[in-house]
Amino acid sequence: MDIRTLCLGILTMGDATGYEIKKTFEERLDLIFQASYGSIYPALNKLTEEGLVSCRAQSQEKRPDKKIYSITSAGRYLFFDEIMKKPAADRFRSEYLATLMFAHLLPAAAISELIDERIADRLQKIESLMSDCDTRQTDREQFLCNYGRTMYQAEIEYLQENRHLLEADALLGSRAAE
Amino acid sequence: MDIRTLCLGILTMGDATGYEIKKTFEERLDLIFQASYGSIYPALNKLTEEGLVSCRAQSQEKRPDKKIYSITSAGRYLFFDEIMKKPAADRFRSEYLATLMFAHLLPAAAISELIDERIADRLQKIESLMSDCDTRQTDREQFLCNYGRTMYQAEIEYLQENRHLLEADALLGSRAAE
DNA sequence: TGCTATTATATCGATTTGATATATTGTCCG
DNA sequence: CGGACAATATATCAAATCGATATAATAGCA
Repeated sequence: MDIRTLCLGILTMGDATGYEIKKTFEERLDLIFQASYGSIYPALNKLTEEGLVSCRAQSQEKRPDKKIYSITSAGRYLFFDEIMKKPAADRFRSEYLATLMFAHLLPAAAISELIDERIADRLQKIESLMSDCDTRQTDREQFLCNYGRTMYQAEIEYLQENRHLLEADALLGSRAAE
Repeated sequence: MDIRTLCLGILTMGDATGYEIKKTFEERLDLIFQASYGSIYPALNKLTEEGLVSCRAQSQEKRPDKKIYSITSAGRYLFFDEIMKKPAADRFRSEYLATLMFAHLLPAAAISELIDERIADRLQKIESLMSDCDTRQTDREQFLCNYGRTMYQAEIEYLQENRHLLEADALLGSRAAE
């Protein structure tokens, strides 16, 4: 499942412009799938060429034309086929954790600060998900929203209980440097 | 922090060939950062050009030459600068969860199967981390290893407790289709 | 009046993935 | 003994994707 396919999926929920599709990624899928204009617009062009979506232009008086995309029945069939396939493995990349793997090269204060900031960030994310969750209509969106909260909460607890492993390491390092 | 920088980081732990760097990514960083040959070899070439690593070729009798890379002092300084920077946000992409966001289009049996398989996969990952954890030398690697176990465990529990949200949705769908 | 946010399009270089190619050695299984 | 496969080692390439940037009008706020 690539971004092209997911654009198709978003269009099963109703017609939309490229801009609106981007907003949907940000507001409803940000936890699990990100997409930039640089991938969305080319995706929509390709889908149009292939007859999987259709596009009607709505001219606006003083703004650039809106291009409103609709999924075709061929598009619906293809999307259905795609979600029946076994999904590829998650891709996760964390500069934050990669940095911590070199904690022995960092001053002790920097490590503590990194962890404090991470916890604060996670708390803030949980809070913003809390308010979001209530406004979610479908059970699926509730499910995703609570999934995010659960994972962030687990991370916070892990950091609080295990930060000493990294911080002790750093103390040794700075003592050795004396 | 890009793959180029992380190659530099791996070389702070000792000289290595491109092949060995790839193995390090797989064996010690797979949970948080993946890299393919297609990014590692070009990264090493660029680092060499820039004088951040040096390269000596070790000719072998019947195999292709080994190119052994060492970090230079300029490289060490640069890497230190890099890890002192604020790390960029995590990037996470899950085709699995994206598929679940369209659970209403799937047959009920397919949803249950997806969830069962995910739980089995996570259990298996935990098990393989368990045996790995013991062989980890540094506290930092123990920290990462247990981080992975904790997150996978939290996911399993969440799925077990909340799968009904998606499965109930599907039942409604199939009843409506009757 | 000027600043920023929102709506809307789109492109482009740089990064990265995933597949593929090449070549030799070692190991396992029947 | 032969065949298949895994491991060691290099490298490239098309395709996907990111992140930044450009353009342009309106709305709202200070």
